[in-house]
Amino acid sequence: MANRPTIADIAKRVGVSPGAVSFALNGRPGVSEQTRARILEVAREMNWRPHRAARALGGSQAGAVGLVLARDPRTLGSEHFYTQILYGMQEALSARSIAVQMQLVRDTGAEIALYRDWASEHRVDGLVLVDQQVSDPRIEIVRELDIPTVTLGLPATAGLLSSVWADDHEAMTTIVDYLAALDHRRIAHVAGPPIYQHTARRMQALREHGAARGLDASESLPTDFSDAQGAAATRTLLSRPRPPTAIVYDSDLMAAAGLGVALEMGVPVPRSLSIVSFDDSVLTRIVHPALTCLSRNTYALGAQVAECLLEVITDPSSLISVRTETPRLVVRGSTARA
Amino acid sequence: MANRPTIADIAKRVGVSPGAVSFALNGRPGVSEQTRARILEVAREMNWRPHRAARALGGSQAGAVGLVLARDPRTLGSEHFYTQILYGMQEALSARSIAVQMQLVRDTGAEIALYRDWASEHRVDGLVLVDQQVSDPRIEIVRELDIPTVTLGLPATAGLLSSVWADDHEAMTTIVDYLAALDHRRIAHVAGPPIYQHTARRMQALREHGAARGLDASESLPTDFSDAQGAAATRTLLSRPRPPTAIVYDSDLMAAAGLGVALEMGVPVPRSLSIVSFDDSVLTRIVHPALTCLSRNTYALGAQVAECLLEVITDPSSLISVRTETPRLVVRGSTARA
DNA sequence: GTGTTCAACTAAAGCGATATAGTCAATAAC
DNA sequence: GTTATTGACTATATCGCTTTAGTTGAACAC
Repeated sequence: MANRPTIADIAKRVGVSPGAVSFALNGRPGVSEQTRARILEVAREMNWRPHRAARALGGSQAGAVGLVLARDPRTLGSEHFYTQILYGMQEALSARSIAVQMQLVRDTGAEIALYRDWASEHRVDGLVLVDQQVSDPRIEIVRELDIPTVTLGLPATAGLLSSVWADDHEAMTTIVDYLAALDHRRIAHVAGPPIYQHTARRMQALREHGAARGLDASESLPTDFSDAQGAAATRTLLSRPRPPTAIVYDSDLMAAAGLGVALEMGVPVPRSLSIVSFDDSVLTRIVHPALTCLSRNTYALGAQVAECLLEVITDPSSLISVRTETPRLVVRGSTARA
Repeated sequence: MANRPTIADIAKRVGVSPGAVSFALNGRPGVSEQTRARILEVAREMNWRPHRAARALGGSQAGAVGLVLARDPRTLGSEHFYTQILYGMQEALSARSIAVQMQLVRDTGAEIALYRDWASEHRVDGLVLVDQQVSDPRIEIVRELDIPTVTLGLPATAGLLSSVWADDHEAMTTIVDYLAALDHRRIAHVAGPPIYQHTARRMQALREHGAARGLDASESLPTDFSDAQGAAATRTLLSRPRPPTAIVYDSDLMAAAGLGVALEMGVPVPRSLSIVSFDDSVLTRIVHPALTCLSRNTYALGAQVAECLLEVITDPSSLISVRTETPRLVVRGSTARA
């Protein structure tokens, strides 16, 4: 690869020591304003950029943060949500020329192994933990590895890790209230795997709030998030003697699959069945009828996570808990009066 | 972050010089087999991992390759294809503990700026160029920056860059032949933006092959790949006095959107209209009817790209051209006799 | 028995930045 | 007028690893 100018080259050209150049470029005292200006000018002229590795070696900042997604390659559906998060993070961090190291792995075991690798290779300055689990082995690991970390999706539990979170409980009650107002008395929930915190919270919210509002039925069926299991769960529900009049899906993919099953079984949507998705994406808009869903600015959420992580990296002792806006309900054609 | 063992620690423990340890760990001559074994053992025992930055600084290998996706954030649809590519690349490269630096940017300008940044920061050892354009400004840039690069999707043009490619021309003729065999005489093509090589080739293939087979009509309508424009193009086509009996879509998202439009307009699929998608994904399977599409092992393709890139990094003077298997046609419910 | 060759190391010089301890002149203080 | 106190620098060590140039002792040749 081509030779790039180094700090030494600039120093030579300006006629000062490399140290002075470093001071000037990093905006710290030790050089006169006049010299600083001259150095900055020459640096720009020579098109200088810091050598990441050199900076990392000296100052111990890798200039990258990590985001790992544990997914069975076959379940790899439309990862719209995390694509948006990633985009938001990258936009927020690229200004500081920090890269986001995103990696897909098979399972949590591989994810943990990767964190260990990254830590010992000093590849990242911080981590974002997503898909929070009820009993999450990763929390202990990142604390052991002593890497600044922010979790996404769950209030800072037990003062362990900083987090950016949304209130899944409130989100579910919003949906239930909306459906109840439409006179739905039998609401079902096609959930994700209950090992995930957000799934667990949604299930709990439905159970509690359903009981509180005196619904006739409010059941959650766990799945693995795949379209196949989403479809199967829907089939199960609609085959019951007293099928639900509304189904809430934990993901857009399962909701779309469920809609297909309903139509196939001759259950008109929204006339006989209302469908609500917990996620928004193109998918909810291209199916017919378009799906009522919870929507939020995922892009902004990614940026928020990035900001939060930066703070934690700057001050690792800090414990931040950012509550994000509760997703708002976007009503489309898939819901109607029971 | 916690203190990790260095080569010097290992050297001290084994009782040799750091240089010897480096030789042993990198499998190069200069140490006896006996000492090598001892060093490797101690290294494993101490759980040593190379410090990426140090290695990059000394040996000038960043241990990462880059993949940039230029997308309007709003057009960010189901990036299933590239998610799979990324997965394949990561699996192939993680064994050599090389990371894939994936980044989403707004447009080609930002993409080029990012390449410049990466080059001057020495962040990546190589690049994968995707979404080849007809007149591609990036090619000149990566050559100027002198970064080992592999392009995906187009035969190594003019001996400039190595590439892994699939034959889009043949893919289109496969589809046309299939549809012609079902007596379709009016085939339309909802294409992507014609600035992309693969779109241009598909359009050309349809035009030429359609003429050769004596079809009554074979037209391509360009779009921006969004579901909205895919839907609009479909509406245009179906509103014509003599609408096509088959539509080929350049993406699964547009195909799904097109299907929705057809059903909405009262055009039964596949009775009055056959639909074929150029991409496969969950999307083609959850809609009803499921879409006939071209399918390929994208995951393996990603691995192939990674292997190819490794070769180019090892020997930058080499010019490789790997032709991948032509996607095969998966027939589902969206196509039938005209 | 002297010289040559080779394997198996060690010593030390980078790589490009950062950070800390000095140096030196100019100014301020008493 | 001598001593502090700055400001503006320079010199140098350092980060962890790679790499090149020695160094040493043993094997071998003649």
